[in-house]
Amino acid sequence: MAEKVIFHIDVNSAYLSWEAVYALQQGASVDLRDIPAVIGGNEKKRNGIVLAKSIPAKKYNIKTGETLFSARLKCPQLVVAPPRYNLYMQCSEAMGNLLSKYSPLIQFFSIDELFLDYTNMDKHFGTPLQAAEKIREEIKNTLGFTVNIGIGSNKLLAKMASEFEKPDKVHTLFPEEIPKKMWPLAVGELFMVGSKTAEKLQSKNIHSIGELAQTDPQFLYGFLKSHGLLVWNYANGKEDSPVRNEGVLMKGLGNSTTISFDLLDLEDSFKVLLALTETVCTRLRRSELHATVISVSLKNSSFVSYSHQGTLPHATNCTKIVFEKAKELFVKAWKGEPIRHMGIHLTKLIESDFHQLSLFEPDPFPYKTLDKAVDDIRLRYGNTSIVRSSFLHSGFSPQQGGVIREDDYPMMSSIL
DNA sequence: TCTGGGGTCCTAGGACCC
DNA sequence: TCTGGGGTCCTAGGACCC
Repeated sequence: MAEKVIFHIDVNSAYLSWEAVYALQQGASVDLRDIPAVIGGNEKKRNGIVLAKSIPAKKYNIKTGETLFSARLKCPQLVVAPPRYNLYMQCSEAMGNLLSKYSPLIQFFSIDELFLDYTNMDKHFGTPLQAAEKIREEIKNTLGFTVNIGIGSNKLLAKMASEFEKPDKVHTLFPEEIPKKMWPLAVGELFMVGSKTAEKLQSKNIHSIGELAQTDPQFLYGFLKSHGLLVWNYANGKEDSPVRNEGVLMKGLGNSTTISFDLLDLEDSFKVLLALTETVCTRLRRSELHATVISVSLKNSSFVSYSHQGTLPHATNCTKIVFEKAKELFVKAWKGEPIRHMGIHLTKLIESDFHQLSLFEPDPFPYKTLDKAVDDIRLRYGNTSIVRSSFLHSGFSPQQGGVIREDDYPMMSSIL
């Protein structure tokens, strides 16, 4: 069997680039990519963090994930723009559309990253390197943002290659190039080696990806279990999952939020819990799924997290049923201490078609009709058009977590 | 570093069954 | 009541990714 050729395409500073392109199209005079700028949450709120940064911002040692407060200390003239997820989804989709003519096999890995299978496509667009250069240029010229493209014989090598020098670059990482291009890198640079694993490896005197590759996998298994075998395979460039363009079935979904002040009592906690339940159940219904397991997670003011989960007798997507269970779980989990962060997650999902009504359960039909009516009204008139009365004058948002519905952003009209 | 929000997968321990 | 072993499911927590 011929060797596969996989591309990994990664948008450079995605949110910031997309924001910059949109601003320029709207007549802005400065390009956010040319000045110290970041995309981040609300700077006034305690939970605002840096989601994306420009290269000039990087020169001030500003890091993704740090607080806006701390970023501002490093660079007082920093420009902070709020995120606009709808815009980013449109940009991502435009890129997917452009790429679909290069290969029928495309798999989104996140909003700003995707894999493309270029195996046996040489006769259409040239060698892999030629095709990648062509794609890089076309995205830049028609969509206005730059990408890095990594080329390899599997998804892992392609992904590692796209991380090399940035921005606006094409790199290869074929098996014969591994010792020279990948092995000298610090072990923490390897995909799936995060801070905890890197720390454990370093404590065993394994510092580079090459050293990891040369280590006895059984030794790794001893202290990292199956994850040790995974990263050993990756360090040796071994990975063989296919590029799949069919969406995999969702395993679970959840919403969580950091509250701008600590929750102290049951009444306020239940309001936030209800708001999160509304959001997550709306998403569940939109996906035409039912959930069996509900999990409520809490984080106290010392950043200690804990959770409780429970199983429903029957899968549901009904806000009221989920909320009743969530309240029960919250009461079980809560240690009576101030709460900074709350989340609700739904798992063990089944498709709505398989849902069976039980003769012995309360008829969910009235709730179903109510949920559907509320969904429809909110879809048509906006999220705030219909609100539970307990939220009126409460100081709490009736929906929490998730992406707030926004207007469409008219841009790149020739593509969209 | 006063530390978001969306996911996936794995593991350990306990319950429960044969 | 104590002993054993294997299998599965559930739960809580932790690691990783973007």
